[in-house]
Amino acid sequence: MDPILDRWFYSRDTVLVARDLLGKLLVCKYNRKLLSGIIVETEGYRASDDPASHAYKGKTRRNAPMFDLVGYSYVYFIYGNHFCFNVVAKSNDQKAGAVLIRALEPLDGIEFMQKNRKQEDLQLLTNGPGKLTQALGISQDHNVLDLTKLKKLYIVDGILVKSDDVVTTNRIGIGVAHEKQWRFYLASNRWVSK
DNA sequence: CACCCGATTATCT
DNA sequence: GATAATCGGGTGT
Repeated sequence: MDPILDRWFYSRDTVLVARDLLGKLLVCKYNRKLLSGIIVETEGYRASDDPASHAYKGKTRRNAPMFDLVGYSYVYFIYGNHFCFNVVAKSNDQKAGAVLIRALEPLDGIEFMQKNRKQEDLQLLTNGPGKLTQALGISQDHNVLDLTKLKKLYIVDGILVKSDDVVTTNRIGIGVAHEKQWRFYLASNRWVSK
């Protein structure tokens, strides 16, 4: 098995970690099944320098993991319907930070993902932040789990990413900080959102 | 307790 | 492309 990403990996600048998570493998154990996918799209969210971040105005009950728990999951509920899965990552000089996982290329347990999503079409299975959490069965129960341990949810090394395959753009679905180029995706991959 | 709104998605036209 | 769905968090009264 590929080596699991350790605490050090996540203890770096949020935007750098967002870039480096491309090509890694997200694994989720679901009803004794193993569901996984290759991370093909991410976005970085920081703290007081980032008006688009949950952590912008300081620590609250919801966003507390972003401040304290490097290498842990941060899952939140949005628009009354969807869960978004984030990885807490930041350097010591940042107060908070997390990487939103926006899309996966489905790998293991595809038939269970199709069942979870009520969606047969592979193309539409995990090509968005709310879609991939539904496919993997990620909900509020998966908030604040240590991703550096081989338990319910973790991330391991995956495929080699060529630097000229990485596209950098502004983030999606936010009304502020459009100038920040903190979204990354693999140009050659079909599962990128939108 | 009332109000506003969001790191989205599916389903229209 | 436009919009309804849907509900918990955050804020202020």
